[in-house]
Amino acid sequence: MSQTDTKTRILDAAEHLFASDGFHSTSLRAITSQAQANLAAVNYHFGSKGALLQAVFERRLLPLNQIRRELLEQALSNARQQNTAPRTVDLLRAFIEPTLAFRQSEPGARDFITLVGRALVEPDPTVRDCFTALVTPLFQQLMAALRLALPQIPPGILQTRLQFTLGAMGHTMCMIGRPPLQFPDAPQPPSSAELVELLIRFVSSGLEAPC
Amino acid sequence: MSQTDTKTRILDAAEHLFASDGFHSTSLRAITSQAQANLAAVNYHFGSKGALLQAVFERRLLPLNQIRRELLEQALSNARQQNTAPRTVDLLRAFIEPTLAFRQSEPGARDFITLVGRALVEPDPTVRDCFTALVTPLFQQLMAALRLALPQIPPGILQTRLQFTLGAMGHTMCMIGRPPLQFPDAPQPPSSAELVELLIRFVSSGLEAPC
DNA sequence: ACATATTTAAAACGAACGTTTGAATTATGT
DNA sequence: ACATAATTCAAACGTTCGTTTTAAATATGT
Repeated sequence: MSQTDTKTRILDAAEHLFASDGFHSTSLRAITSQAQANLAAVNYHFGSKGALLQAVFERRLLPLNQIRRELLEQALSNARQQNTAPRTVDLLRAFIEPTLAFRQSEPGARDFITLVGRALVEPDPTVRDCFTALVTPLFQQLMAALRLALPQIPPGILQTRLQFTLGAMGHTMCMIGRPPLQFPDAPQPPSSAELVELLIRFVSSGLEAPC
Repeated sequence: MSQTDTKTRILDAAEHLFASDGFHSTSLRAITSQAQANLAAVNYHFGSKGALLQAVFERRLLPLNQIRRELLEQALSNARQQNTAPRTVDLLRAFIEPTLAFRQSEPGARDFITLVGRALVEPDPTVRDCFTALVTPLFQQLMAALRLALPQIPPGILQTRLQFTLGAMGHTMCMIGRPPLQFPDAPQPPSSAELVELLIRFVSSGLEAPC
């Protein structure tokens, strides 16, 4: 076995190329070439291109969602202990902040975040479904927690606002690390940590707004 | 010439299929088949697949952005007349509301909105660039107007918050009219008009939040 | 009406794709 | 060491893609 085995090298290359070029525009030949592996290695190790994408998602998302789930439950138990409703910003932070920490943890993680942001609006069900299946349970947990934090907001409206939140998050995750297209005259792009704080401030204000 | 000429039928079919399946996953054969035209008609009338996409964007976006620009300038001139700063919600409404009116004006418009929402995070520069070129000027105009409405927000932060706004808008435009994936137990999906009001409320709260 | 330009049509082009095959190679277990 | 399993490799498969070509059909202008 080499320093990093073929399977991992393929996952890394696929993660990078799927993120920068998209799923359909990335060929298995480009992936195996960058991974210094044989073309057939993808079908040997993963079965198909779609199964490779699923593996790319699962490798990162299973541990990441586990952390988010723990932080979410911790915020809920803290509130329960103090006999208060959980705070919106704490719930959002549990959901958003691990993404940043993960992003800075390893080089390939940057690409993965882009990939996730794009999966939300992916037209192909093959791509979108294998992603939503991984995040829907956690997302519903967040929704349930937010209903405790914001009991004055009707559930239907809260749900819609959570979709807005998801959109802002996803778009941010996609655009982070790319040249700012809309405003070439950016005064100074915020750091990742600042960006997370700005995002939490933005969406918590939107979620908490009186009806 | 038939009731609707070939060029228009191709534009309609391309709009629908690009929106539902994505640019790369839609073949010219699928488009010309649905348009009841010959395969070569696309290259004859438009030159290439990419040029067809550009035509799809321009047909809708040029008139739509014209309306948005007029409403934006109208809100600004109203404020000037009253010697007050423009209101954030008015500026946002000028930008968001025409999208809804347009969406309800003709059947194919629904598809187009989905297409626009997706173009924001499109990995392929061919697709994204020909879209951003059409909206960037208007977007910078909105940014300039918002700086008048929110002078207390530092420009850099306002810019970042406007990116969040764009994300929430784009995601909403993508998801509108699709089965709500995240929450199968939706109490009652909001109408398009309600959705616009909820979106404006959400993003204006986020934009106006104290730093 | 006829000459001209425009549009449609069928067929084929070369390229790139995901996948499969079968042999060669390498690692594993006894 | 040897038999066996796991992995790598080059090559080819069949399909689909965007585009081009060439001829037929249709509309246009005088």
